[in-house]
Amino acid sequence: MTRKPARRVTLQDVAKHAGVSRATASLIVRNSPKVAAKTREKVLKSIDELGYVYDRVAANLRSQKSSTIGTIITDVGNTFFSQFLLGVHHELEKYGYTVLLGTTFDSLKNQERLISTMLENRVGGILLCPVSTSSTETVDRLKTLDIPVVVGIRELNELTCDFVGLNYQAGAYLAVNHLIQKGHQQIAFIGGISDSTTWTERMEGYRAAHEDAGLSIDYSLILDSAPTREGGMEAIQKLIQQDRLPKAIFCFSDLIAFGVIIGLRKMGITPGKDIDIVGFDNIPEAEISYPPLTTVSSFAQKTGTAAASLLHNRMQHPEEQRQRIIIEPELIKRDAF
Amino acid sequence: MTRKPARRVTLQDVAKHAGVSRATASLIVRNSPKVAAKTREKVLKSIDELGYVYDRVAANLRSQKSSTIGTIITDVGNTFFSQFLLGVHHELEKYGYTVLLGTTFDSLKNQERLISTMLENRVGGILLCPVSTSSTETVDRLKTLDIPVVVGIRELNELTCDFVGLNYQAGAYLAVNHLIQKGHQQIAFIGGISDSTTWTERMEGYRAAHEDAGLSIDYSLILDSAPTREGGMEAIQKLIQQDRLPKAIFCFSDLIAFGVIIGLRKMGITPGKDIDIVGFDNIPEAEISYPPLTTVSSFAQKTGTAAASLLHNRMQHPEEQRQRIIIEPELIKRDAF
DNA sequence: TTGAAAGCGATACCAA
DNA sequence: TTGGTATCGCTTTCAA
Repeated sequence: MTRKPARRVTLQDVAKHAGVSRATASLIVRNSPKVAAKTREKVLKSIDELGYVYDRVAANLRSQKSSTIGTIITDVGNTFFSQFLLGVHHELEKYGYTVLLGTTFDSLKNQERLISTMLENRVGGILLCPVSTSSTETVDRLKTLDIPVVVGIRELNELTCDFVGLNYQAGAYLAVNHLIQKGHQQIAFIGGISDSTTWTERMEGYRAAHEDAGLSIDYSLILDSAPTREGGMEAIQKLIQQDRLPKAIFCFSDLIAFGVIIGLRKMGITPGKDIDIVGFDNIPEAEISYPPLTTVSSFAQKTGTAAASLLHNRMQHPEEQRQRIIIEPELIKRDAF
Repeated sequence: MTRKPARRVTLQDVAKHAGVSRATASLIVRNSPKVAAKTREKVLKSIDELGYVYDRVAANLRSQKSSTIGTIITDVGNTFFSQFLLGVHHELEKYGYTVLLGTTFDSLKNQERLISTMLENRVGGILLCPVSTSSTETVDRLKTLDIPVVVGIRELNELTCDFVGLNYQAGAYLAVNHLIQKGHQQIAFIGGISDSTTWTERMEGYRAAHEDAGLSIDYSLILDSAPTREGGMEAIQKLIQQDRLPKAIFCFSDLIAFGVIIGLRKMGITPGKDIDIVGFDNIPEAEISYPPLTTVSSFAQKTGTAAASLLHNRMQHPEEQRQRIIIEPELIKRDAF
């Protein structure tokens, strides 16, 4: 896991080559104004000639600073998270941070390991999208850490730190209400891990939409699953086998919706014609899928940008009051071609 | 861009607390076997009580090693690259490396800056997916670097280092030949940056397929573009405006294909019915798009895994002969629903 | 098996 | 403005 490169050209070498002291050379690489133009030029020339590469690691060690940010997400292969990451990158780049990336694949063990890795690597801050099974231990650990942390997407109970997330309840309400307005009275809720807050909040929106419309909920139409396409496919097949398939389905995420679409098709049912489906997230695929997927936009990229910006802000002002940014979702209606 | 955290608990503190020397404590955190079980236990207890966090950065500085890998890709928002990154992550994780991520957005300036950043951060190796305009300067710079580099996806002329890529020519041949077999004689080639090797190689496959079928090429049907959905959309609209739209289109990438599909639809043309389209990459979206996209699989994730594995190998054996891994593509036929 | 001292490559601080 | 010296937190080397 490690490797020994050849000897680096050090600032010492540069200083010697230019005939100045190490301290002076250091000032120059840091763009300090208090150094004579002539000296600077001399040193810059030496840097160039020797092919000197600044050692940020050594500098950070000495100055007790950090220019890297640990970003922990669930899965780069999931478009929602890659869009989120895109936003994070765009924002952090502005401030000159470098991103150390970790992916948990929704495993608590991986999450704990990654947090350790980030700390061992002296990151200046952590952007954490917690796994669905995050325990209070994770929370306690983060609490005792003296490092800025911003939690994204999934909130951790009892953890009072900055948070950026989505109003899942409002999103679910929009989606389910849309189906109700289309005349549906029986609406399934498919997918997602039911003991995560991202699920319970959607459930609350699902419930509220039913209540406001004076409809009762058929709990046999609510099936959770792994938050993947495969999970969605399996869940819908179970529903079909039990012969309880309704005419409308609200899916936990677009990914789940695609699984549902594939599952339906496998069973000879035509999604979009026989059945109305609404997703959640508005990942780019939703725009070109068939049938075109009506969904709730969770603005993944924007969420990433907000989270990164919040982290940066927290790093500058550790004492400011914690913030909680909730992005409001939007219903994206897509009609059949 | 930096921040000063509170004082860290050091190995020194641990040693003092446990009543041993720093050196002994160091041996223990590195799992050295040559330390008495009793001493180890004592120290581990102190570590726990003090909440000690290993400082990998300081350790790497001292031992002249590195446990991070710089990964430079074009765009996380592009599914091809996020799949590639997924493969890279899966593989590097096995060996305990941490990934420092950089995205160029296909800008040479960003690429140069990111390479510098990676070097300044003492990465143990670099995985570079070069931008399309990579100059010989980039090549020269990499050559003089005494650090393992694996180039991915797009090969750099004159650079003799490990490379992992795809047989674009064979892929393009598969795609174009498929269209020819379906009876088309006029096939457009849309999208991509025409002075990149990834384009010229596809062009070569396009040409070869025509030649083998005894067809001549209509060069007015070849339009390059930015390698994005927007690029594809603009290119196809140009073709339509010039009234030169053929019945078959080979697209540089799936992303381009989706742009083309959207562009066609905007102009009132129904892709899949009026026109045959073939993409390139087989990104996950292709499976659920409408019309279902026939495409050439470039096995993005597998390519990432291979690249990461090659880099690891190179770091272990710097003197081994360079390798060139070319993944063979596959035609994925998808029929209309 | 353990400990003392030097050093990785930079910055901080103070004196000149 | 420049230079000398201590130091960041760890590993290495050598002696005990």
